[in-house]
Amino acid sequence: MGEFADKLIDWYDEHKRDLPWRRVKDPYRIWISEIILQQTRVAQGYDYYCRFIERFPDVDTLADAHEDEVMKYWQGLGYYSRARNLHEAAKSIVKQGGFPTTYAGVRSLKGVGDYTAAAVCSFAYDMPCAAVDGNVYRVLARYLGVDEPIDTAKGKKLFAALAEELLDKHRPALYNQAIMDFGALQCVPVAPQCADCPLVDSCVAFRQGKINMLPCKQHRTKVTARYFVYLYVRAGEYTFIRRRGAGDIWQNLYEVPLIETAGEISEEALLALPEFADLFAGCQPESVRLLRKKEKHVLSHRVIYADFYEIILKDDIRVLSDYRCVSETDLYKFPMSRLLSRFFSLFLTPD
DNA sequence: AAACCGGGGTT
DNA sequence: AACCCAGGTTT
Repeated sequence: MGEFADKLIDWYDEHKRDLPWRRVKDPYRIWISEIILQQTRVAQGYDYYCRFIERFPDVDTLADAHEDEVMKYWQGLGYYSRARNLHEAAKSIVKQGGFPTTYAGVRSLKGVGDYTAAAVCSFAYDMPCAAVDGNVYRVLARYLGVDEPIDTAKGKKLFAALAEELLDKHRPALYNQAIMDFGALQCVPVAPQCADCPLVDSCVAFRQGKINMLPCKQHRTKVTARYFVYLYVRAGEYTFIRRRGAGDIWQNLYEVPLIETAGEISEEALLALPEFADLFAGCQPESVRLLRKKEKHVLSHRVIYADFYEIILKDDIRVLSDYRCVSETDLYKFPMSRLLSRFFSLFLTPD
C-alpha cells in the first residue's frame, strides 16, 4: 500500500485516542457519534455522547422518545437541527425495519451528508469510502500542496477525488480514523507540530513554506448584530415560556417572552413599546427590574446583545398571551439556548 | 452558489 | 478583541 497510508497508520497506532464509539461496530452508535461530532470537538461532545447513549441505547428507544427530550439531551451543544434530524431519521430507520446497510441507504438519512455516510459505512461496515472532514481537507491540502479553496463546489470535488486515491481500501476504517486523528492532534490548524511529523519529508506545503497558507478558503461569514430583550415574567411561583417556531435560530427550543429591537433600548423606551403593552394587556406589571444589561452572545454569524428584565405580576396571574405558564421549579426540564440556560443558572438551582 | 445554523477554543 | 475550528440543509 501507499507510503502515505502506512505512515499515517503507524502514527495512529502510537497516538490514537481511545474513544467509546471506536470500540463498537454498531452502526447506530457510530451514527450518533458522527452526528454529535459534526462541527464539534471530541472534548465538547464526549459527555453528550455518553449521556445520549445511556438514555437512547438503540434506535427504537430514540424513535419512541418525544422530540423535547431529545432536544434536552442536545441542550448546549448547538446546531439543533442535528437533533431534530436525528430524531426524524431514527423514526424512518425503525419504519424501514432497521439501520440501512448500503451507502445509499445511509446517505439518504436526514442529516447525513457525504462525510457522515462515508464515516458510518467505513467504520461500521468496512466499506472503502473516504471520509473527508475538516481535518482531512487540511492534511491533504498541506501534504499535497493544494491551494484550491476547500469551500467551493470545485474544491470539494477535487479533494474528494484526492481522498479516494489516497484511501487505503484494504483497511478503510483504520485509515479514515488515522487521517482524522492526525489532523486533529498533529497537523492542527495553527502551529502544527511539523518538527516531529512523520510525513514532513514528503509534505509539499512544508517544503514550500506554505503550511500557514493552507488550506485555502474563499469567503468568510459576515457577522450581524441582533438585540434581544428577555422578560423573565414571574407570578408567584410561576413563569411564562414558549417554544420557538421555524424560520429563525434555536428552532424548537423554549424561551421566556422576547422582544427584539433594532438597537439598544432604554427601560423607558421598552415600557413604551406596543409589543410590551400587548404582552401585558390586562395585567399591569407590579414591578420591572433590569437584571442583566447587554449580555453578549456570539454565534458563528450573529452576535446577540441581550438585556434581561424581571417582571413581577400579581401572584394569581396564570395567563399571558400565547405563552405557557409553568412552575419555576420545572424550568430546567425544557430545552433552551445556552444564552437562556446560563441566565437561569444564575437564578435557579436545578434538581 | 450563497446563506443559514451554535457553541467552543487559542492567541 | 480577533483569530481559529466546520457538515448539512435550505434558499
